[in-house]
Amino acid sequence: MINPDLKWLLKRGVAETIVESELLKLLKSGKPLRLKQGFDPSCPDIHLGHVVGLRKLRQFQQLGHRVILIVGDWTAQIGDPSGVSTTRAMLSAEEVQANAKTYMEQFFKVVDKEKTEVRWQSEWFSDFALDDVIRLTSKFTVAQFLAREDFAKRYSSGRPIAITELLYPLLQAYDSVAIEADVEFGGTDQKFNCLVGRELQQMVGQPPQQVFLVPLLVGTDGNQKMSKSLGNYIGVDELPSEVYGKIMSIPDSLIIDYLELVTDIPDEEIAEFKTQIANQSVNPMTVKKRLAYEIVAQFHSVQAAGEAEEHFARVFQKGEVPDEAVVMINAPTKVDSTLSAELTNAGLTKSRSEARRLLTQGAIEIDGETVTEDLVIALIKKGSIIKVGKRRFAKIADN
RNA sequence: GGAGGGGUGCCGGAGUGGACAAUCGGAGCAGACUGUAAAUCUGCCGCCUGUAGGCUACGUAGGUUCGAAUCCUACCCCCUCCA
Repeated sequence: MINPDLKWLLKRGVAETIVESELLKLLKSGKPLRLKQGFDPSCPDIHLGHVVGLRKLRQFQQLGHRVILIVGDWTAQIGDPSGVSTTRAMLSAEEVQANAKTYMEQFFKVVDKEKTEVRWQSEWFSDFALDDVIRLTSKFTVAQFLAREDFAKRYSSGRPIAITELLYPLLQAYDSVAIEADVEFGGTDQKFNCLVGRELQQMVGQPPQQVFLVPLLVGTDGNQKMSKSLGNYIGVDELPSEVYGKIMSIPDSLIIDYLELVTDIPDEEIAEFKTQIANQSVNPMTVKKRLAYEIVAQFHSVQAAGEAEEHFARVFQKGEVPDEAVVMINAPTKVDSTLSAELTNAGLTKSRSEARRLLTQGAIEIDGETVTEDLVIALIKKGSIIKVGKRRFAKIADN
């Protein structure tokens, strides 16, 4: 008999577990497990894509297991070969420290700090000598690595693979040995790295870790995995109204995935949303609003979620002017200063050229009236609201 | 060590002496339509001034020329193959 909670834990929002039967055995043994989660301090911000795995960690913690968070201060120097990576600049010790701090603040928004142990790779790698490196690398063959899909693709298409990139999985694998991980967590793109960990542990006589892979969340563009560099992400640290708005702008096709992967809404309810959307008995937007609300509530508060919802309805659905997030335009320094100049000064447009372009495109309104001429700012009534595009607002100061 | 290929705007990728601020695609922005969804259509998409013009830009530094992203020289960087 499988505990229903356990069954749910291994199913909802999970891409693959290796080896499932063994993981189940471990979970039922009653032993508190050591759950490994690595993090690369070169990109400190946590977005919704990361949250998918972090939520799983928390669920395991609720069953009494312990998270070991590894700060990848060594692997950060290499850059994970998963995905297209250009050579990263080496980070200074201070940068790593700062990034780790930011990361952890966000990390513990989801994961239980009390049941987490933070370990730095440098604890074990700073003492590594060349013979340790040789011993480590001699356990694996090039063929093993070329079997990996992304390496194989790059190799056959003649694209370069840096030797350090081959080292990356080995270092990550060694982390598992160092902390004696029972389970390693990651996105599906981490499969290879995690499996190397299994092998290495076996080679040194440790029981192999189980691998727990979560799906990669598709970003706000609806195509590619969520990532900061692609600009299609929603950060956990963003303002409630931003998070809410970004969720509202995701393609409908993503709604169900997001519900499953980043909210606690029960399976049955999600299934219902799914049929309702399919047979068009509900406007997908309604479901999306629920999703946005849940997510904001999760990272901020129920109150913030309510406010974000209200703000959204007011500004974007009714087209009213938001009372906050309005940039003030104060008295211009020059008498003949123009609208385009002041908008650029205020940071609402990147350049005067852009401002002029927007003017000719009819994207700028003053108090609801479309303006197409680059007016002299002094001629605009004090207190006027200037709207630039869909979501940028400025107000001429009253005095 | 040898042979070859290449460095162009946010990305991909044309262009190989003037008509190139640089075809085209993607991304992005804006307008229409909407549900800040998708799809679609339209426009924009270096900066400054204005709508003529000026400045900066095609790896870096020089040179040839009335004129170069395009030719020459040197240098830097990247890739592939052979050893």
